[in-house]
Amino acid sequence: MVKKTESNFPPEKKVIRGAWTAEEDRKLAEYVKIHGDKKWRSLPANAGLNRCGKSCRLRWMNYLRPGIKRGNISEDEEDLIIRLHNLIGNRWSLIAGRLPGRTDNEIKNHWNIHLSKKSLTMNELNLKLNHKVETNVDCPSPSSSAISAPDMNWAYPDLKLEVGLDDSLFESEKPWSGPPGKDLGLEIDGFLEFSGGSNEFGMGDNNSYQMEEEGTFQDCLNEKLQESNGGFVLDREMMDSELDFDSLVRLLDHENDDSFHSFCLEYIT
DNA sequence: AACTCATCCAACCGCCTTCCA
DNA sequence: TTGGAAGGCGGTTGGATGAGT
Repeated sequence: MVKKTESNFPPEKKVIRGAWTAEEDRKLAEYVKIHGDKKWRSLPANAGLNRCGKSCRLRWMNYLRPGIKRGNISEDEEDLIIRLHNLIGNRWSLIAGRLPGRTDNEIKNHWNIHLSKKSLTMNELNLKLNHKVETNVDCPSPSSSAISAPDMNWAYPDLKLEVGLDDSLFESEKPWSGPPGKDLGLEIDGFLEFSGGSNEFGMGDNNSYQMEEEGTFQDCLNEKLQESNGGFVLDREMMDSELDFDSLVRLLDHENDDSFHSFCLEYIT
């Protein structure tokens, strides 16, 4: 059987590969400016380029498109990338969507080169925390720690820690289209604060949740789910349903728990 | 100066999803 | 409902560049 490849962007005759020249960039930018960034298949011929449509699209999306931010990725951006990656994994386009001006390719490269080495597992983080507690050092700053919620195993619940979620992560362009009544209106602050004997999980400006007994992050959320009787999952206006479900499952560390999957899906669908 | 090695990042590749006739 | 076209995504590659010897 002949494997079908590149059916969507078949190679035009005498296709050039490799680095783009300034002249090619100019032609592409000029063409897209007039005709828009669609119809990539026919674009090369129309624009006078000996490139495949796919290559043109990539060049435009990653380099020529207006608003592309070039230059070093800031610490804040890095922090956001790490936290998003811990939350949703290698979904670069989703991550890029939260970083204006950055492309998925750029973030992917940056992650592979710089951040993948920095990212810590929760166990590694706990080891560091344990050391810090023993030596009376201040709590870790959120920006310096990549925290993976599913791996939570709090060795020192009196430490104040940021879990790695905040409102800005979920500023989705997609409006929530789920059923009414399931629009639960909860903003996930993303802060799990352990201080003293009580655990507070910040649920947004109007919805702070206190838990008297000692417990874990997932205890807090589970209890909130129960007491709200269907009135709480995540902020539907902020997230698309796929991310919502993934996030919740990952947050609650129930990735292999079928009954919990069903439970979540009842809210989401 | 010449060579090797490591790093970076633009570009490529193949697969998957969505769209539409 | 179906199949091809188009668009999108994530993994990988390879050339350019800089540091080290």
